[in-house]
Amino acid sequence: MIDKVIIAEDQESANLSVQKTMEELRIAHSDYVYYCDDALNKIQAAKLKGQPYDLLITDLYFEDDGTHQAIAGGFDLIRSAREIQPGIRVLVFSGETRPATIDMLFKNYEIDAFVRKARHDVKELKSAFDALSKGQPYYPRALAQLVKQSNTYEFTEFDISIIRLISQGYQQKQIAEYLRQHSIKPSSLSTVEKRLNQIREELGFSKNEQLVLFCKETGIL
Amino acid sequence: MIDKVIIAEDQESANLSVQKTMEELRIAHSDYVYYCDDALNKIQAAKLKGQPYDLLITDLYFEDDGTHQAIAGGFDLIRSAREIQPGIRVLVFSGETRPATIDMLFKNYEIDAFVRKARHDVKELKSAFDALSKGQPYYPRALAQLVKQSNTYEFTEFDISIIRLISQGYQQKQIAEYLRQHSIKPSSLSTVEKRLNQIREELGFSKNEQLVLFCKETGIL
DNA sequence: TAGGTCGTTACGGTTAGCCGTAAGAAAAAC
DNA sequence: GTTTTTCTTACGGCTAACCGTAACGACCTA
Repeated sequence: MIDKVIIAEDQESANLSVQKTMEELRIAHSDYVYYCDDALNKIQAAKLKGQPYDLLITDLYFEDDGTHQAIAGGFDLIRSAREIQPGIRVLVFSGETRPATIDMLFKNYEIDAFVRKARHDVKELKSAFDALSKGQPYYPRALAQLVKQSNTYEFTEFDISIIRLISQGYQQKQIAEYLRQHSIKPSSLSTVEKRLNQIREELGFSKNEQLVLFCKETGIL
Repeated sequence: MIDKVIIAEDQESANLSVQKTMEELRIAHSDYVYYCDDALNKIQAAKLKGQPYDLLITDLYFEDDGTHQAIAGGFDLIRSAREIQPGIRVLVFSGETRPATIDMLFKNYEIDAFVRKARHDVKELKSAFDALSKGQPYYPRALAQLVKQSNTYEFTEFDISIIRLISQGYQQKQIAEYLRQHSIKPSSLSTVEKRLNQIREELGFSKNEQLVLFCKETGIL
């Protein structure tokens, strides 16, 4: 079912472990690369040759080592790969823990499987592979719980803008002005105040410092 | 020189890669465990048998999977291992990027080598191993630069207490009271205000929100 | 068109935070 | 022991932030 795989992972040790796992799973053909650009090129070439990959296994975050890359990270890679070959299945293998991000990968990037780099990740890789072979998606064990735990409040783009500006040292008066200059719809000081008040209350916080920390921890910032 | 090694790493894929690397380096005897407690027990037992380990390779952060552990993370493990066997050499293998933390490992925990889980980590493991075999420490390539970049301000325990309380939603008046109740030496509102002012100025910040974010990013919080 | 709702804005009172100054206490120097 | 320095604290003016209220406008409905 799945017998041609490409692995994009910059971390040498992780890359080797995935390779080894593929061997153990007796995958006929697996390629491994350390840069997103290389991955995309191989996907492109394989498709043209009429021997496309069945599965892309990729990390999310790639380190910039100076060599210029058109595609910076896993997110872009998934998008670009699907543009070339819409049917390719995608397994994300990453240390990402934030439920919001993982959830987003399934919803917005329509990935087929997610395996976290954690205690039993090799076993999970195999389980995920089995599921994919049967045409099923593979969700991380604890995702359902995690989403419940965190997703207390849905941030809008507007909310995030305000919080980002605050975390950059803007005072609320300046934020209002900023919004006005960038012609973002509600832009009064009063609105900014109210919005922050509402968000804080929603999350049970009393100060903006808590809010900023929360946003950092959940990956919103 | 080094022919008995113990590896403590909870992430299965990373553990396997280190194992494989040890094989390639032709280490006579290497053990690998997934929990800190197991590592410490083995170190203890090996010492009693008169066949102590030469090197401990450990991660920093271990995931809590429910099974109760006396030793939670790599930091404690290093401390405890050195109590049992002061001469044991320590190589930390972790994804940690914050220079302050890495620096601290060498200074306060007196580790002998640090290898970051990153692009060429396997090659780096081998280099580190060579260095250790010759009795030399192994510093990550870019540490010197990184320390310069970040270490703009030295936080005291007192500073961190204040910032932590702020990030938990305390207001400055309440922080003064908290300090008084815990009989921490300077405890007036005025001192809290001044300290924060000083820290902000030192780092070029205008608001506490920036400060909280900065502390989170650099690992102080 | 009139009436209603909802979102946005303006204003004002209260509180918390910011910042300078000066008095007081503790530690260090002489 | 006294002086000097440093640290801590107290006070007050000022600004920003907080929060309630009410007015205004847009949009939908009847």
